Amino acid sequence: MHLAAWCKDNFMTMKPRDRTDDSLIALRRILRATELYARDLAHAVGLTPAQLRVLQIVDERGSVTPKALASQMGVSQATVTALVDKLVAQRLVERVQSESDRRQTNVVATPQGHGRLEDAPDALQQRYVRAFAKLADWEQAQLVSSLERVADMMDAQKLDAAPVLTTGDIKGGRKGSHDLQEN
Amino acid sequence: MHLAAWCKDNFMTMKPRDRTDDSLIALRRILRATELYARDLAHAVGLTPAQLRVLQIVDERGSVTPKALASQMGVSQATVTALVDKLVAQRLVERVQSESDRRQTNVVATPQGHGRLEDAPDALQQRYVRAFAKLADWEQAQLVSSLERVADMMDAQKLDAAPVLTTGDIKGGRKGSHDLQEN
DNA sequence: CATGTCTTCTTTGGTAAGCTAAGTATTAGG
DNA sequence: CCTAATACTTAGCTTACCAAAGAAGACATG
Repeated sequence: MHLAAWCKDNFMTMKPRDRTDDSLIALRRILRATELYARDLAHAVGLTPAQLRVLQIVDERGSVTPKALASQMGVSQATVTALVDKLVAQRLVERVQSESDRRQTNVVATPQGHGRLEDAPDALQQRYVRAFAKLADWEQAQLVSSLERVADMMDAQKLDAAPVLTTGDIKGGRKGSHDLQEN
Repeated sequence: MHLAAWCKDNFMTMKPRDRTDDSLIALRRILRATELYARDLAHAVGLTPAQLRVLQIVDERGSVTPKALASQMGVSQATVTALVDKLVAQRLVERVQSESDRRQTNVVATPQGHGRLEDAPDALQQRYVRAFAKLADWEQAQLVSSLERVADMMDAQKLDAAPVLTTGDIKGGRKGSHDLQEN
């Protein structure tokens, strides 16, 4: 491409395509970093990533039903049962029957479960938080607003996208296993 | 919390702690949306998320060794072997021996593999892209810069974080399985 | 009270992803 | 030629996940 053309594209018309790519690349880097960290972190705590997520949610909310866990995590109840089993085996959480509705089970963290999280609070966050704290006030504000905007764009998508994507039925016979998570 | 106190915290002192939390929440929402989409998308293409990632990388780079795939994806070579096997079984990629070094295998996409990607280009991106394109010019610029900043904060972290996290050795005898990915 | 229907959770049986450890070739260096 | 390193695969195991089928409480309605 000629230099003149390049200048025109970048300074005059400024195609948004380029920016879109940039944003996607940055997003992928974030995703990737988070994913890799989640593995290391969970390993450091002596749990698997999925188990850790359960423990975090349970600890944060005090008491959760498997149903709620499943919908918050976007997995099936059967999966939650399996994960909770593992945590129960390690005495990190307990199941207690609900008294109002005895079909329900409440999952609660034991003192040990709580302690486990204290020992190694989310390392990725710890480190990210440190960098974030160093930023100037206006930068933090801008970052938050940008991130929320991106999150909104994706969440909003989900609503009208789900039905569309679910037409993936055509090659595999699945029926929207994510329908649950509209709280 | 009393209303007065709330006002004080939010309008007067404006603790950065709140902002950090907000940014983390937004980040989690992004992560979550992406994860759920990856599943739906892969399913729509008739592949699993991991298989799709392999196919995408192979298609994008034309020809990749399992070693490179493993390091780019952050998984072990054995895992790559298994994933490539699946794709080979579906005739979406092929293995070809390298001529310069016959220990190496190059993975390349078949026309069908390439076609499969054309059929369903990244749906999450498609949708996100559409929303992104609707934004005003300055908003796009700000978003990109914010995302890149976050990505930088996380990537930079990785370098000095890895050794720290690897002390998770204390409970399980692992030796940095991610050491590979510094290209 | 009985009966049928929901809901909530667990069980079962199966697939995929991921790891480590132990091969098999192939190249590179004495 | 022999040894060491590299690149990949195989084998065996664990975890995550799902769908389908069960079990048991909740609830409405006859």
